[in-house]
Amino acid sequence: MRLTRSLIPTLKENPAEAQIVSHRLMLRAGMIRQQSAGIYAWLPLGQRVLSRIAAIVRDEQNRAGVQEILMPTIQSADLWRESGRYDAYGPEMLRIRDRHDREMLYGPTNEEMVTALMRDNVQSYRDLPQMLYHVQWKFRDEVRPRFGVLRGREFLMKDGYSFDQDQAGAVASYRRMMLAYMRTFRRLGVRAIPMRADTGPIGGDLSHEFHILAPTGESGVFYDSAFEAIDLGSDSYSYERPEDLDAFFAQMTGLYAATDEKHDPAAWGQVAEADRREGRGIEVGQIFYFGTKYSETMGFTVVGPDGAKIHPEMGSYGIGVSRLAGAIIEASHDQAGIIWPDNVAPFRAAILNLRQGDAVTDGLCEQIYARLSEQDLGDQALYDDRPARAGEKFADADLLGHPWQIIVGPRGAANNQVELKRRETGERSELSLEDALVRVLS
RNA sequence: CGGGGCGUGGCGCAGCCUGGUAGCGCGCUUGUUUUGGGUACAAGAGGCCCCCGGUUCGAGUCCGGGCGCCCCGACCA
Repeated sequence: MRLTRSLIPTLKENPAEAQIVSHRLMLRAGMIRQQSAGIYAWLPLGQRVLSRIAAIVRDEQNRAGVQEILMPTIQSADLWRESGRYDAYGPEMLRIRDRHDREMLYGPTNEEMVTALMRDNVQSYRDLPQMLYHVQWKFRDEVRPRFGVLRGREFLMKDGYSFDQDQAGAVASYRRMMLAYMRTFRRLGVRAIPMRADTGPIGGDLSHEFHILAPTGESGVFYDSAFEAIDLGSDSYSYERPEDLDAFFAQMTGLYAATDEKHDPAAWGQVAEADRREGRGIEVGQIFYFGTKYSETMGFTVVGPDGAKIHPEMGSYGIGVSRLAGAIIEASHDQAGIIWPDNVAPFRAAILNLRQGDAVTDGLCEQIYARLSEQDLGDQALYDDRPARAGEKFADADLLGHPWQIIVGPRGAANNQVELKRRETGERSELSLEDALVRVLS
């Protein structure tokens, strides 16, 4: 993409309403614009990040054998009356009426709908287990939205649901999802730690929250420093071997990790003092096992092996996709701006033409841009072709946080040399065009 | 939902107390200049001063009522 053809409205100054760093940077980098309290439009840069996060989430769900579907945002109140949650949910639920005065709602989650789908289409234990997910916008009418996309009212979420014929199967599904989650967060370039959690309004008795460590996190967290050393979501585990899932689960839950709500001072005391870590975390995912809560209230049964009807055991699994965009920035930024992990960066590299209009730098930049955009990377390079000063281009590139900056100035360009800067480390090196491309593409 | 604050060009703000032609910085446009970390100079464009009503010869400013947004707390993926 050429910057002169892009809607990337960067801001030099901090908007007054943004208090925390991810909110400020998302506004300044032109990723989002607020439309109402807690409701945001995603501009091209933000949308790219959202897409890249969602793509990784989808890929890991698919790898884990979860099937993607797409359920609507608008749901019928009657569906929620079946589970009893229409009255239980409270003012967080956005309730609306259609032209026939039918009661509808903008879904805050989809347990009821997915249970109804299964109920209407699955009759036998032979059809289980099943795991389904979708990536869809949700709405929760928070009393006080804040922190930009970290605490919005409208948010993009991956929510998944598992259906098993017995509890052992449900626990296996739960462990499978825990592995999928750890792999997902690892690929997103963040370190998330699974913490024992309260089950909240969804109910049940087995639940973990996944927290990214960041000083601005909403919860206090306590964890064993061993989490910092192990390979979270290691590829050595296989979904195909139940013993692997058990071993993985044992590794994740064998170490102490809890949010302040679930903190257990006695157990904490068992952790060696040198290994105790306290900090703050941003919740980016949560997994629940909740048994037959919905299959019972909503009358979902299948015929079991002995001919008797059984209520499937269920679990649900969420990842906050839009929240992750903010959370990753909270965990990865510096004074100058965002530092995108390679896998979620909206553009892999920026090409900075320090003297737009100069035949030599223009030519070299076009050559690099053609290579990166048309051949090797697809649309993954942002060419700063504005007739602007060098300082402005440097500042914007740092703000937007591209992993690589390919800096083309008149000095080096004459010798086919460019400067390659790694955003994360600030490391710069003078290289030939070909060597620079090799490093960006590696 | 309790407490506090703010709505004035795209962004950040002053002006309001004490009513009298709407200002500053950044950004934007044009020209010159500069040319490796937001250059300098000059000339411009751009504002229903959140909305409605009232007071007044006259309201951004005073009064009443709405609406929106932010912050602290409680709450929350």
